[in-house]
Amino acid sequence: MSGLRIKYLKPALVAEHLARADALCAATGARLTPLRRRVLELVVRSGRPVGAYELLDQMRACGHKGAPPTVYRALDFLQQQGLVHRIAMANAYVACSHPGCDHHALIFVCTECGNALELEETQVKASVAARAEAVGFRVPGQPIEVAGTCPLCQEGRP
Amino acid sequence: MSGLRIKYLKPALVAEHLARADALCAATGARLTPLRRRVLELVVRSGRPVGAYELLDQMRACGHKGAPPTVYRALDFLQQQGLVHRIAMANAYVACSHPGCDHHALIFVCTECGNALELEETQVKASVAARAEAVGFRVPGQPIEVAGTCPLCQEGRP
DNA sequence: AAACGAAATGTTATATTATAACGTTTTCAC
DNA sequence: GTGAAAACGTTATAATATAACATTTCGTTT
Ligand SMILES: [Zn+2]
Ligand SMILES: [Zn+2]
Ligand SMILES: [Zn+2]
Ligand SMILES: [Zn+2]
Repeated sequence: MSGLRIKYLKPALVAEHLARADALCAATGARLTPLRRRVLELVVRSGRPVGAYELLDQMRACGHKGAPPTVYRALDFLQQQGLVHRIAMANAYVACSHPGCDHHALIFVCTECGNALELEETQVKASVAARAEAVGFRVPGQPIEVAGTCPLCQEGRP
Repeated sequence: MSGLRIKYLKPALVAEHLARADALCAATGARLTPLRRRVLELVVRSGRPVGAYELLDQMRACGHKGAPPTVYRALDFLQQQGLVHRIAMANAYVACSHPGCDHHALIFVCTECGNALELEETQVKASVAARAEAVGFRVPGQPIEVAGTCPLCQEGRP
């Protein structure tokens, strides 16, 4: 993760994402409180996997007096609602690219720049499920992370 | 990872694993020093993913005066040689089940007991590779981790 | 053998990520 | 309104990992 390209989502897309989150939580009765919504907004806006302390810093920069548990609790909630995924290999959190869909996600994570690409996937999940059944493992629908190099980083990062 | 079942590999299997590591490193010219070999032995013996500090404690219990870098450096080396895999989702390290083979591994990790099962896989890797190519990602042959529940933990862990 | 440079290890300190524990406030059903 | 549950604030600490630099070991060259 050397040359981390800064990339922000367009405001319109952020608003759309948040509106969908509002609708989803309203439908399920989950409470997307202002605090949680603020954290989600920060995750969505960054448009890439972000660390918890990075989010915490942004919260503080906006005048919020918070401690780590604040952010981690919000992230836990957002993960439960399927609005955010944790990328274990990067210790980072990324907004789900298609929340609400009971999806089987495949997430490519670029080890150069830290960006991630989430795909709706059936083929990979099917082959994993088949292999899992063969050895008796039960696998829920959590996203599968795959490390790699993104197209931009394959060229000399322009 | 509540009821972590303790499980040790049989001494004969450990010796076999170490012998293979010796042969592999001899062939490539990599220096499997006593320290590195000792760390590998501890990883192999435990027969499941183990944390770096867990290994450090075991080193110390055997009279070795070491600090975290000691273990982390050895683990780095062992990973480079393909003798050990890091399980990102568990912050743990596990001995490769078939070192030397240029394998495409799929690792099922039980979130209940922490055990892991490494499989030689072609179907899953093939579908991942196809998907990666479609979006321009380049994916090296690192193991893919899949969270799940192992057969033993599905029953009431006997 | 002596000298040299590179690799490995020792050592200390610190960075990074995440959670425990407990008190206070807010929310919601009754 | 009242009580219970959920959410949030706050402090401290756990767990994981690395930076930085000194020392030792090792293989090679002279
Ligand atoms: Zn998703
Ligand atoms: Zn990239
Ligand atoms: Zn392996
Ligand atoms: Zn299990």
